[in-house]
Amino acid sequence: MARKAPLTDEALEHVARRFAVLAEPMRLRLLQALFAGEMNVNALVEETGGTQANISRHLQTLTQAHLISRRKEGLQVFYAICDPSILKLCELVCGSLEKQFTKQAGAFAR
Amino acid sequence: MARKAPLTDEALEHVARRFAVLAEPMRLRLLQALFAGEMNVNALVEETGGTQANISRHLQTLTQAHLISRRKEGLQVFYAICDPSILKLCELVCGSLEKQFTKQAGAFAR
DNA sequence: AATTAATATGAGCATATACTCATATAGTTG
DNA sequence: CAACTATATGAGTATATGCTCATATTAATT
Repeated sequence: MARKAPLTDEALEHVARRFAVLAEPMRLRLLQALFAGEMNVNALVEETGGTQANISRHLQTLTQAHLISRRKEGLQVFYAICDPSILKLCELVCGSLEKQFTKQAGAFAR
Repeated sequence: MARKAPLTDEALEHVARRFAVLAEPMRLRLLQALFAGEMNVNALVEETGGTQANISRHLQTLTQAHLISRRKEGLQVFYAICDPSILKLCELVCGSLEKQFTKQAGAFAR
C-alpha cells in the first residue's frame, strides 16, 4: 500500500478484486496445480476433483484477472500461471497463518 | 504455496478466507488508514467516510481475522494493524496490477 | 457430412455477505 | 441515578457469486 499518497477508490477496487479472485478454495487448488506447470482442462478437472463446468468457470475467472494464460492447441486448452506474484502472495499468507496458529497453540502449551 | 506437499483442504480454506477478508474496498481503506498508526473508531469513520455501523462491522471482521488488534480505553476503542504481512500483500498486489496495466497500455502506445 | 472429444456457457437455485436502520451495551460525567 | 458518548449488534434487504444440469461451440476424425 502506498507509503505516501493513499490509493484512489478505483485502485482500491482493483486491489479488492484481485484478492477476491484468490478468495476461493477451488481457484487456489487450481493455482496450486498449475505451480507445477502448464496443464489442460481435463487434467485440472482430474487433479482437483471438480466438475468440468465448474473448473471451466473458475479458469475463466482466473484468466480474466490475468493470473493465468490460455493457450489453445487443437481440441485442448492449456492454462499456465502468468503472474509471478501469486506464489509470493500465497506464501506470505501461509506464513502469516502458520505464525498465527502457532501463537494460538502456544497459549495452551505448558 | 507449498513447494513440496500440496496444502490440505482445510489449509486452503484458511488461505481463501484470509484473501476474502482483504477483498473489500472499505476494509482496505481501513487498513490503509491504520498503516499510519493506531486509531479509534470515530477517527476511522471520519477518515473513510463510512457509517459508524458499517465501519464497526468491518473492524470486527478484521479483528476476527487477527489482522488488527483491539484496545479499549474508556469509551473509545483503538484498533491497530497487528499482522505485518498485510502491507507486503497489498504492495505485491499493487505492483502486479501496475505492471499489468502498464503492459496493457503498451499495447496501444506507438 | 456425421460423429466424437474437449471446453465453454446459459439458466436457475442456493448461499454468503455488505449495507442500512434502529436499538442495545458499556463507560463517563453531572 | 440520569443523561450522554462511543461502539456494537439484531434484523431485514439487496446483491454477488458458486454450483449444477443441460446444451452450445469448436476442432479433429472417419
